[in-house]
Amino acid sequence: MLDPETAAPCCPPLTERPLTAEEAERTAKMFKALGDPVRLRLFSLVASHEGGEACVCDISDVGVSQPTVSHHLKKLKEAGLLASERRGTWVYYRVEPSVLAAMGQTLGQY
Amino acid sequence: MLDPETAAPCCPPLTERPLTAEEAERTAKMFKALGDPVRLRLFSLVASHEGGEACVCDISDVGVSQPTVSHHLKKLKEAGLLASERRGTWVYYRVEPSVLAAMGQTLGQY
DNA sequence: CACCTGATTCGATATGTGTCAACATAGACA
DNA sequence: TGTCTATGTTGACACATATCGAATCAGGTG
Repeated sequence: MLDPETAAPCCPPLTERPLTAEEAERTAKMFKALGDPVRLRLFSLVASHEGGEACVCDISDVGVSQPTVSHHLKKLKEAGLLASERRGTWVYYRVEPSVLAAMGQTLGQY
Repeated sequence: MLDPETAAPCCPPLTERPLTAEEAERTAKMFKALGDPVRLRLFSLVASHEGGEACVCDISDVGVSQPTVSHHLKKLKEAGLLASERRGTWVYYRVEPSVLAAMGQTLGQY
């Protein structure tokens, strides 16, 4: 999980000035989380799912075992990209809204 | 190096529909390339350098050895994020312009 | 309670990756 | 040609990570 204090307004556009070591460390975590094909598909499945959230059962069909899916979802949570909530039998994941904006800003688009 | 045919118009926004396995494979490569702090700093150093390009000598001060810098620059080239050109003694790197736009589009911003 | 299903954690393994020292290559210049 | 400087490549190593099967946990339901 990312500290909410440090998560929200991270870093300037890559084209504005060189990133400091600390900024690079933080920003790289987000890109790294999306740098795996399975995680990218899982993230896309959640992000594009109706209602903005999906339970694990909805998105488990990406060609790897269920423990592996769980492992990747955990990584996405630790990177601050997804949030999860258990409601009864199922666990629902949704996209952490501020993150896409932060990454977009890092890429220099507003 | 990325095939120019497949590099330019890659993938739809992550929020539009689930990525296919092939789309995820291609897109993940770009994110993965920026998923290392050293590479992110190198990329930012090039992207923010005056004239849009920088020679290796300008950006080598990121706390790792020169071979390691060379290794990371190669990775960024293979991911299609940077292009290089030798002019006399020095090798200049510049940002591949279409890439930031492609990644921005993937994040759902236009 | 027992049982079933969904989801996570654990343990093990194979593969990938970041790093450096040593070496190789490419231009510039004398 | 030889030498100096700037980059790139190789080989080796430690560490991280993606993956799976098995075990475990959490919530229903009977």
